[in-house]
Amino acid sequence: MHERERHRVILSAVQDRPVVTVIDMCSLTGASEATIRRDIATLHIEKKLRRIRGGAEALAPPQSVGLAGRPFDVNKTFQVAQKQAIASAAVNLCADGESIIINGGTTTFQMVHTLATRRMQVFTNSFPIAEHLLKHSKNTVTISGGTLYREQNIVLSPFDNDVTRNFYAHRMFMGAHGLGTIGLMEADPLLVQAEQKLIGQADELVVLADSSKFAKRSSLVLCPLAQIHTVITDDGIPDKAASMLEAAGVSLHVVSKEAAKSQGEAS
Amino acid sequence: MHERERHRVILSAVQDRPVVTVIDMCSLTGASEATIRRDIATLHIEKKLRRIRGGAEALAPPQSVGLAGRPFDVNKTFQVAQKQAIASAAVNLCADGESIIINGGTTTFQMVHTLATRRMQVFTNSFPIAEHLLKHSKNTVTISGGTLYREQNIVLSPFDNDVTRNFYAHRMFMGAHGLGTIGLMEADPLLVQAEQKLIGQADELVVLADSSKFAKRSSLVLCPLAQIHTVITDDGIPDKAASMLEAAGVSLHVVSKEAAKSQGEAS
DNA sequence: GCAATTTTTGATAATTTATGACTGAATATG
DNA sequence: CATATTCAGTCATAAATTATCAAAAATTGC
Repeated sequence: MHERERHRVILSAVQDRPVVTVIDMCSLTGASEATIRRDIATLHIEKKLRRIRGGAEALAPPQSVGLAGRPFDVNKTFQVAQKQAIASAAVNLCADGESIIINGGTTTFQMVHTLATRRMQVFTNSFPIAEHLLKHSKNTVTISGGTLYREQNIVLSPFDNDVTRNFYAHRMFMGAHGLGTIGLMEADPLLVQAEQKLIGQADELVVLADSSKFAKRSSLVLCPLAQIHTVITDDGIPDKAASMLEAAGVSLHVVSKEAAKSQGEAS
Repeated sequence: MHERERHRVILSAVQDRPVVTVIDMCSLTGASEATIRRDIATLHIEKKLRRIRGGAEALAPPQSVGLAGRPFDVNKTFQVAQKQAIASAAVNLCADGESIIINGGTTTFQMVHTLATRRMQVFTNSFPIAEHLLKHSKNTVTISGGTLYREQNIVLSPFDNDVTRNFYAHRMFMGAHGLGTIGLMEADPLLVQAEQKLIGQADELVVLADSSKFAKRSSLVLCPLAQIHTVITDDGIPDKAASMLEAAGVSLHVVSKEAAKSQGEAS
């Protein structure tokens, strides 16, 4: 077996399980211990894995103990102020007792803070949102069934889900990767799948999009503007984006940090 | 068991409850006290946990802020040693890559620690189990859809759930409130509902029941003994209970703390 | 095509490291 | 104050790693 082949086998084994011993890799590749050690040393220098006594382990997972997925977290710290203001405004559209659907995402996650003092019926496909509301609020929380995707932090099932089908809400809230004349755009195919299962289960579709989203494009179009009832954004929205939305019959809410604050107090 | 594996198990156990004793971790990992102490010292320096006399505790204990179900927590500290030994034995029935169903409960929850170093397909209706496995393991986690019940800490839906229907596993693990000649008994109607949705979705039904369960009765009978493939219990099981199970054709696994230790080594 | 050279590989011995048992000291518990 | 845990150190053993060298394979120059 050639060096590259071994490296591929080793990396795949490391991704596949918490720790892989040198002996494991020997029987896996048929090479001697010395060779495997040299391979591990090389791959360690190339930052493809971490060399540990007895074998090797994958690079990322053992970090972030107690935290939700990393890609989620790095995004969480980006433009938090706007996102919180927008999320607060979104929650303030609702009254206690109403039922809502919250699609997973970094912007919609910010809604949990304002929701903490509410008593609503919340349906979500986001594990972190469900977790937070369960622990820090008295809302009724319903989660969709399926497999938990660590990176996207959502629950997704290849099968039809009667829990989802039978939950009908006043409003559905979702974020977006981009928002343009074509409609609502998403970057991750997995998120598209998750969102399409939920759209249509609510009277109103409310999109939470900070102003940077109007500059972004992506290849996956989720739905046309006509299907959107309300867009909540911050005061950085370009004029032409605003007129585009109004032309499409979308109700536009613009929040500044001050506006968000007063709305929060009003609740 | 390798150092990193132990560390994973230890961290997983520490996240689970406020304090974990050295002895607990010994039986969980199969390592000696000296080794566990060294591990704790290492993890303490790495700021992964706090070293305390008798064991270790989590670093930033988000102590029951809004608490994820009080009855669950108080029960969690009751007879932990037996439950852990039983849960460990349960996980050791399985091999990596297999798919299993774990019904929510305090005994089955203990399986998460041994599962920390595994890579399996896990389906559960328990939010805490899903949460723990998602954060502290590389297992594929699938959760059933529905409303989250704070007291029982399970997910339950009044509707049929195709995610559940389409998940078929090698084994299903569940706890019990009581175990008698009539069969498997449960105290909470909600749990009965949850369990009945899962039974029949696996080749083998494995019941985890510490020996105190043989003395308990309750009004709700979940299934007859004949449906049970295996019972795992501790060495406090009365002789007549053992013969009752054998007469019903149930495979009986009895674990003592020492047995649990050797099983930990075997993995 | 062939020999010289470099690279890779596997085996071995020497070194380092991890582990578990043991002892006495320190600390908690009644 | 007595007793029982728990802890820190020491040591022997087992395991893993490194260093070294020779054989095998690949590469190069002619």
